[in-house]
Amino acid sequence: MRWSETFIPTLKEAPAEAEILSHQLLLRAGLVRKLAGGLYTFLPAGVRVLHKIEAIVREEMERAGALEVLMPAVQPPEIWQASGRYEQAADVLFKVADSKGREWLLGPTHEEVVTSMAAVELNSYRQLPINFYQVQTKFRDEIRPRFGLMRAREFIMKDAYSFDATDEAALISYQKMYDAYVRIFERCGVQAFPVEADTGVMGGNHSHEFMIPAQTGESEVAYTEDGNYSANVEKAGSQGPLAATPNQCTGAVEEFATPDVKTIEDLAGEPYEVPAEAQIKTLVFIAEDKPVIALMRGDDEANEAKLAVAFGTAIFRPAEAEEIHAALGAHPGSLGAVGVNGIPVYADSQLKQAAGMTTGANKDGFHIRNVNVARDLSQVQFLDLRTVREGELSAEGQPLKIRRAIEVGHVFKLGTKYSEALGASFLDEDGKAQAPVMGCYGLGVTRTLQAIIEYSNDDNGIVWPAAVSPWQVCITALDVEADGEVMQVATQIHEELNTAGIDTILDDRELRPGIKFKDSELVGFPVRLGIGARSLKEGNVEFTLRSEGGREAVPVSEAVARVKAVLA
RNA sequence: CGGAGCGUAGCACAGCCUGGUUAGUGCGCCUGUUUUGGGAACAGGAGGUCGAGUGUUCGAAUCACUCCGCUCCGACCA
Repeated sequence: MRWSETFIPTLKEAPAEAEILSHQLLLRAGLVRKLAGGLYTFLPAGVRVLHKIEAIVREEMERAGALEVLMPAVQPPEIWQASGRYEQAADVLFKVADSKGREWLLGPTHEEVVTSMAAVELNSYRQLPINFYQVQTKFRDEIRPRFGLMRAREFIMKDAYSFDATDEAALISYQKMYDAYVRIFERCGVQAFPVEADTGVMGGNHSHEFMIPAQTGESEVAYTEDGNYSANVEKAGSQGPLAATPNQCTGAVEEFATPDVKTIEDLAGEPYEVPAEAQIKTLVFIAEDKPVIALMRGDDEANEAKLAVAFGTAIFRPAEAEEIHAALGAHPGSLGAVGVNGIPVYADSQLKQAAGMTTGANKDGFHIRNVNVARDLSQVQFLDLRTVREGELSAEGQPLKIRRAIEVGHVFKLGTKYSEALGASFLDEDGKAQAPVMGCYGLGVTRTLQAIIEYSNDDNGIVWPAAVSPWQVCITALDVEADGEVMQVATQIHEELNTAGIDTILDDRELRPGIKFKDSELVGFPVRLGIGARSLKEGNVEFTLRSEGGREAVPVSEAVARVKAVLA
């Protein structure tokens, strides 16, 4: 390809719409353009990267035995009602009406579709295991699209769905996908590490997210430096907070006046001086229209993902002040669970042995002290509800660290939720009907594209890993006179590289060298061959690795071999 | 959905507070001349419903109201 014959509109300045570096570089390098918020056009160079990532994904899916299909983006709402997600996912579902007023959904994911197909097509254990995958455009009515392709309303995702006869077999399918993901990200030239992920309401231990470390990531990961533990903070656990919880107290519960106390900090300060770790924080939520209480140690943060598991539903929200007053008879600031009946109470496990605690009296302006959880609270379920903090010890005794990352993939053992809901079943060896055990495996292709940029760049622009670069080599011709020696050499090397199967772009534009160098660095080609009269006089071309800079004189006759060697 | 900011040429922005010639600057674009190894110089030129609508006014990019869009923070994130 000649640069003058393609379309790579580079920008010297970053458009104001782009906040994070990778988004700016996507625009500046001429890879994408925005149509509207969260909706992007991929320009020729961007499409080439996209296709290269997709090709790697397809190869690894096929290697793992998955079968490519292509399911409709437009889906009937009925299957979503059947799975229960029509309500659950309501705020991200794109709904459209056809000309007859019939409602359709633009699919954010395809569990319902693939399971509907399986319900008809999979009848016998002899057909299992089987894994269908697709590379498809997904739609999600994001509350707030942002960061370019990172959180878009329309994006490309690879999703795979495995069907197995038994739980054990499903774990094998899961492991195959897990291994495939490791290979995919490795081949994309990016460090993506698997972390244990929240499995939500369905429970179980088989879910991993693949994370690319980045300051701008929207996820937080807790890990230990020895590499033995890493988990999304939504899921992460520890041995507990560093400050111990009081557990010795025999005194009777005692009410005391606390005018003006509204927060944990108020009670920790003058004149009460109750340390936060000796307080019980009382949180009230409305879960599926009913109030529930969550108790945390005063200095702990509740973890929403863990709350969802405790409540058995992801549909909950913090209660409004009036709702709280109606349920407990007091306003936030004086809430407690002692003596509460008829409202489910979930407490963080840290509180199980707690004694001598202080908490609200459910009477505005009053608290109670000497609360002994085991003695004074009845009907409490103890669960891990807290968010871990940096420095706490992992189960193996290693200190936890926390860092931000971009989630680019998610593998998940689903169980039989969808197969049961949508009536998929097969006959086992004994002729008995069984629901296939499913797994689902998502990989954000467009998000990965941007995450690679976020991960691999420098002051001059993108630094593409060779496997996904729009072109692997850029020949920068410094004199584009059609029958001049420079273009003759450049054209010949261009042809030889293309013949050797190496994607090469020849920058034949009639521009000053500075612009062409800057552009090649901005777009980020891994290898550049500078060809100009100056070095040609010595019989050389200039060889530059994007990741290292500098320039190395290489004889014309060896240029192709040199490029081949470095890309091998 | 709550909070904040922004919307003027393809891009980045000034002008707005304090209303008044023909709306400006830089980059980019077109033509010409000179340049030619790290985002050239000079000369000429094209390009604007000043986000949209309504209102105030003799007069609105500028003031007011409504709407739309974009960005950020929060909430939310199958």
